[in-house]
Amino acid sequence: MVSIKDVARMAGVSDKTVSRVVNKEPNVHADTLQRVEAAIASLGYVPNMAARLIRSNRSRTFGIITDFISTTPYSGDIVRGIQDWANANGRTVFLANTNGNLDRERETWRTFQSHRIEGVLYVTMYHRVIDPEPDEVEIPTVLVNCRPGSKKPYVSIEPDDLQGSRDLTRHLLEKGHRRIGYIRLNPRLLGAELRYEAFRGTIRDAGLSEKDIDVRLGMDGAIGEENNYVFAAAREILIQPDRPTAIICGNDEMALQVYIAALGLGLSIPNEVSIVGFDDFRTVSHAVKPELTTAALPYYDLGYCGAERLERLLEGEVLEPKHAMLPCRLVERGSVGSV
Amino acid sequence: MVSIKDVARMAGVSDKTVSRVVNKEPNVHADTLQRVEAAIASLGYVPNMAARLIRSNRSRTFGIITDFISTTPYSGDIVRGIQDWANANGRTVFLANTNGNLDRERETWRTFQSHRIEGVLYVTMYHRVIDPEPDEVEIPTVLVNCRPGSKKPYVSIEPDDLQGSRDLTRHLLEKGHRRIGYIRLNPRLLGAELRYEAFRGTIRDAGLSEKDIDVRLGMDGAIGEENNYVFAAAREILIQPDRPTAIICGNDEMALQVYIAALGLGLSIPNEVSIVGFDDFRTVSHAVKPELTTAALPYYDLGYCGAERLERLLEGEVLEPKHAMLPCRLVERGSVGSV
DNA sequence: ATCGCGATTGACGACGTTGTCATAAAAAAT
DNA sequence: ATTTTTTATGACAACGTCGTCAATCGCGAT
Repeated sequence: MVSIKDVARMAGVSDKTVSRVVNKEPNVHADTLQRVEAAIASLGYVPNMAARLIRSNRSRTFGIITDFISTTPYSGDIVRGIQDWANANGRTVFLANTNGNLDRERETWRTFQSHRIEGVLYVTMYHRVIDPEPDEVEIPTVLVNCRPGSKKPYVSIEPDDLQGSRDLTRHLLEKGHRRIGYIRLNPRLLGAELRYEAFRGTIRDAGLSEKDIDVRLGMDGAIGEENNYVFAAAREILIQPDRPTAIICGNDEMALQVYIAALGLGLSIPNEVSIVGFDDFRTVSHAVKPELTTAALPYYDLGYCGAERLERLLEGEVLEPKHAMLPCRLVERGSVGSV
Repeated sequence: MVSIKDVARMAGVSDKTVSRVVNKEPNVHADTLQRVEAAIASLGYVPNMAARLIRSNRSRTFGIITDFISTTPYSGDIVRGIQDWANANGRTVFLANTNGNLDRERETWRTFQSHRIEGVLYVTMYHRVIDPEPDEVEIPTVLVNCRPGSKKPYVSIEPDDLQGSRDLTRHLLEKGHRRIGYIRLNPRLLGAELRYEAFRGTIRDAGLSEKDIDVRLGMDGAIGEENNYVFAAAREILIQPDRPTAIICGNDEMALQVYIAALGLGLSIPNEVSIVGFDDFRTVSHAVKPELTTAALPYYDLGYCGAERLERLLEGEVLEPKHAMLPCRLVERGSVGSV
């Protein structure tokens, strides 16, 4: 591997002068500069980050720790967002996923430590409460798409499920819906709690009562091996004579099942029943006809802003608020009609 | 940051002895070993990879270059597969995505070079032909989910679209279907070509003629902003008096639209029409009722095996075949009936 | 007691880079 | 013309680790 010394020899200068050129320091004579640059190009010299790191103790590197990458289809966008920020700001990114294995997580922290990573983005693939286990390692950390439990006061960035659910509910109310069905997410998901809570609050504020809503549990059980009651629940809701005019689904995947159920019963969407989802999984929300009105999870922005927060943390800034929220934008498509 | 010298001082030995302990070299006295290990634990010492790298010139590091992470929902599983292999084999992974930007790609190659990454996994999010642009940088590379164009003879690993499509078609034929509809992927996708080709070949081998099949274009246009004709095409196919008894869809997202179209026409699946997809996007294939019979893209395995191939490449092995194929496993669910 | 041999340990340098300081050359000020 | 300042350059050390080689120690064999 060609080193700074090879370049120096070729350009007939000292290694330090080459270093100056590489780091764009001032006070290098134009002629020298040119000779050195020529040598660099001709030898294909690329500086050795490891050596640089040893001297400066600054790796310009972030690490990403994820749990499962694949439970939620588009959550990889978080990583893309982090990447893009990093790229735009001269940082490189290590990636490690733990598959939820605690030993592996601890090992990952040590590996990151050994690479002298400057900050960690701890990313979960669905919104939840988590306590990272860095063991004895101490690296500045931002939680993305999750919030810290009790153990340590981490900084975090999360989607605003409350606002998203509120907006969806209000949207239906504005369209005149007064009898509304609701199919709940697996209660083990943080989003289940938040979305349901916001739904109930918004319904109450609008003056509707318990009789006006029809709430069913769509899923339960351990993540990855849950029981799925959505299709059956949707049918039950829809075969009632005084069925709701709209159904709010815990997420888009559930909404899809409600579509299938409604169409199977010969109901027209949105004329006879309106449907909204949550998450904006585009393989679903764009593929169903009419396309699905939903609240988009801001995956990409979570990553991008999370990385930005981490940088600010490293600069010693005190982040306020400690737990930032990013809005879940309401995406109006064709699945909601007026009553 | 605590270094090997701090440990040495605390344990009352030389730095070299600590090094021996850290690297599990033999010939260290039991007492010494214990003292050193105690010091390591008490100081929380973690070896500095950068320093190690400088000495040994071996970074034990892979880099991943991806194009877009998010066009295809579960393709992130490729990265997960790579990760898992890396983790099991003592390697750490850098990640960079280029968003399809060529300048960024070239910059990424240099960045990787500067970190003295030992090998690159060049990953595309959908199956296609590509020419990586490493500029002058030379790092051993394996292409994952893509095949090299003309420029350089890269090693690759790809899904076997031909086999998957053949299996799906045969499956329908075995179930007695003799009139089959086919909705094509965007022709710009490599999978479109391969899957369609295998379909036609299999149909021909079975002795069916052109009149027995009904082929429509589902999508075209630039990736990410395509025109979508699937829903309309599905309706056209299904309203014919002598409509096909089964429809093969370019992928699961298209299959979903065919579901919606069929159900909207009051047709029962699979009694009146059978449907198969491709890819096994689980948000779709598990959510539709009946669940979707499809061919699963082996994303995770592509990553895992790709990493393995890269390792073998680094060890100097000559890989045969140069372009490995991984099968697209037929997943039988409920969307196909017998005729 | 002497020798031989393996086990155990440390001194030292090198890896590629950059910070510090010194020196030399050129430009500006006197 | 001399002094001061600025610009340009290099020598050297240091970062943390490990390879090399030499030194010391213990212990059984002679």
